[in-house]
Amino acid sequence: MDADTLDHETRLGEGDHEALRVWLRLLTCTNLIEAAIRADLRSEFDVTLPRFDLMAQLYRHPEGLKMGELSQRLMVTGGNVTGIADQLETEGLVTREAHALDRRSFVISLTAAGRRAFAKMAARHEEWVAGLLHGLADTERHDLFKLLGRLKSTIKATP
Amino acid sequence: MDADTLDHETRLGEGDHEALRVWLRLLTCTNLIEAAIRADLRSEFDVTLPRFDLMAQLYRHPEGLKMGELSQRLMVTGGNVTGIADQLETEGLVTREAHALDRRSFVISLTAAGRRAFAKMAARHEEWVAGLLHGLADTERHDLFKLLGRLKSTIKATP
DNA sequence: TCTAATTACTTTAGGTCTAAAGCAATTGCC
DNA sequence: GGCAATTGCTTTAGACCTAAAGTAATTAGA
Repeated sequence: MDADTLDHETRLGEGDHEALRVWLRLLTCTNLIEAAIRADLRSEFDVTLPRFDLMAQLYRHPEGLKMGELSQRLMVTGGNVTGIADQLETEGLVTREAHALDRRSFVISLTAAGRRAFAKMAARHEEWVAGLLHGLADTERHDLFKLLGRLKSTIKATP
Repeated sequence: MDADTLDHETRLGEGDHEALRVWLRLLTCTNLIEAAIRADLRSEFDVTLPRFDLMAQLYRHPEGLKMGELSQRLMVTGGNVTGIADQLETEGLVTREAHALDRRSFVISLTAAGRRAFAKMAARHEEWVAGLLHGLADTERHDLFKLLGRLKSTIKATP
């Protein structure tokens, strides 16, 4: 590992638990990828990553999602989803419709314009991510995917 | 994988590139661990994760760091470091001292109170992280660490 | 049928985070 | 020596994010 670069791992000491090492390296990798994607989205589409992520979830569910469902899929609070949805609605990229059976709920979905905008960004986004991981061998990428799956399972199983 | 839980991976489609799958799972794992640590820090020490992280870097470097160095290690902008350092300084946990040679620079370090506060949190923090990864076998954890190292290298090598 | 408890979403107050501009200081080059 | 370019940190404007409170609606149980 290039000792010259500074990131979260620089705070590690010699006797630190390997779990801590894994965590800080995971966090470092996430920050690196996220920073790259944010920069690309901003320079090419003038869009923020949270908005892109919200549109991505709705694109995958053309029938729309409830705000609470969206909040869970985005792993953020309901208040945050409200704020981002407000802006996308103002821009004509999403709509909120009253829920058929529950007047407390809305169904939020992408508009036609939103779908078109997202489709363009999605193609580039996939290229960028693929490019960032291009240096990994197929087996490495697959093994990483599996191990992250194991990690996710154990985290969710932890009380 | 438990298909019932909702997170970033729910936006994946069948034909999506494996790189995208790896990225969304990486992001999901990071969000899960981060959320757990934030909750523990908040309930036990009433401290935010960014402040804890900043103190962690300074704890590792008792001689202090420059603001710009801290910014790099924390992987955030200088403006963000300024804001968090301001608060920790107000609370008497860090000090800023003029740089010996460069009047544009400061050296920021933990105070004695800051070191004591951090030492307490650090012990618990390591327990929490170790607990979250406890479900992984030693070989799994080590393999994950290695693969994340490979990932980090390839990301940094990408233009 | 009525009401307390719970749920779904929004609002509030405040923290984190960014890009870019501002200001002071340093560096490099002519 | 002088000055333009660069650097280090802060400030500004605005986006994202949270916990908790507020409001309306639903549910469960007596």
